[in-house]
Amino acid sequence: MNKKPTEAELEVLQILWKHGACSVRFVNTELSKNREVVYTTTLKMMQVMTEKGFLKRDTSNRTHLYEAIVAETAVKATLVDRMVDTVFQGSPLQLAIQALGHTKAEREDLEALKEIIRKLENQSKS
Amino acid sequence: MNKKPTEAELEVLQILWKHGACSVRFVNTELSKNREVVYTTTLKMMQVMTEKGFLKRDTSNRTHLYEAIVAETAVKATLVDRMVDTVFQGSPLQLAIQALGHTKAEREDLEALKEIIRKLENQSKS
DNA sequence: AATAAACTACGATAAATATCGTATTAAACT
DNA sequence: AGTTTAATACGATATTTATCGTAGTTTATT
Repeated sequence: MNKKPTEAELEVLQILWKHGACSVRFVNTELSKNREVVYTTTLKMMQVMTEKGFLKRDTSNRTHLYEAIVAETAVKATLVDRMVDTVFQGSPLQLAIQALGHTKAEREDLEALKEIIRKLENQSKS
Repeated sequence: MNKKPTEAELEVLQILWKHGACSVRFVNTELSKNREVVYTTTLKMMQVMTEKGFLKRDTSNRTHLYEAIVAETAVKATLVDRMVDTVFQGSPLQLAIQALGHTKAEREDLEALKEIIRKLENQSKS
């Protein structure tokens, strides 16, 4: 993926990742649960996001349907990589440690994390 | 801390955190190692950052010295919290897992991480 | 048919950020 | 003393992002 989405664009992407293809109306309603947004603002943003290559749209019906064409995992990886570079001098572990600093954990997540650590330790032994 | 620094401002902060009080010239030279920046651009940015309350400056000498007055730990925590909220639905562990997905680890970092996990597991037992 | 409702298109503007050029002043050098 | 060097001040502009209003068009309602 080329460019990273802005924070507002990310909000739109999250909705599309969660619900699949959506109308502008639907996305706008979802956004409005958090903050006040005028319909045409959402519309314009989604049009711009389509130009940028984040979304595709189906114009076969009067109500256009938009869908994310950037993968959730890819976008998140890009954002995290960027933060690792700009904030943590290239150390993902420093970011992980920071993130886990003040948190309460859930069991499944902890297991996943331990599995990752096991793999990392095997790498560093080689 | 009130506002989060922009990415360009973060670059300046990193330099000041690392080196303590610096002249504009020094910061500009450091920045120029990565990308092309005109001196007055750096100057202006540091002046703006001072207005925003990120930096303080000592004008007692001709060459002003700027120093960060926001703590590195606080800024990084803010940025990470924000990413956790906007990208990982409030789950720091998901961010940690994402960050560690494709990385090579260093021994000390891994030990620190395991220590954190030990603490988290004790929490979740209670 | 006339009116209202819901949609897209698109330009205008605001707001925040980033960049740079010019003017001015102080220091250092010859 | 005169000239070059190096610094700050500050306005102007570009760029990106976000927001909104108006116009036009299609569909639904009465």
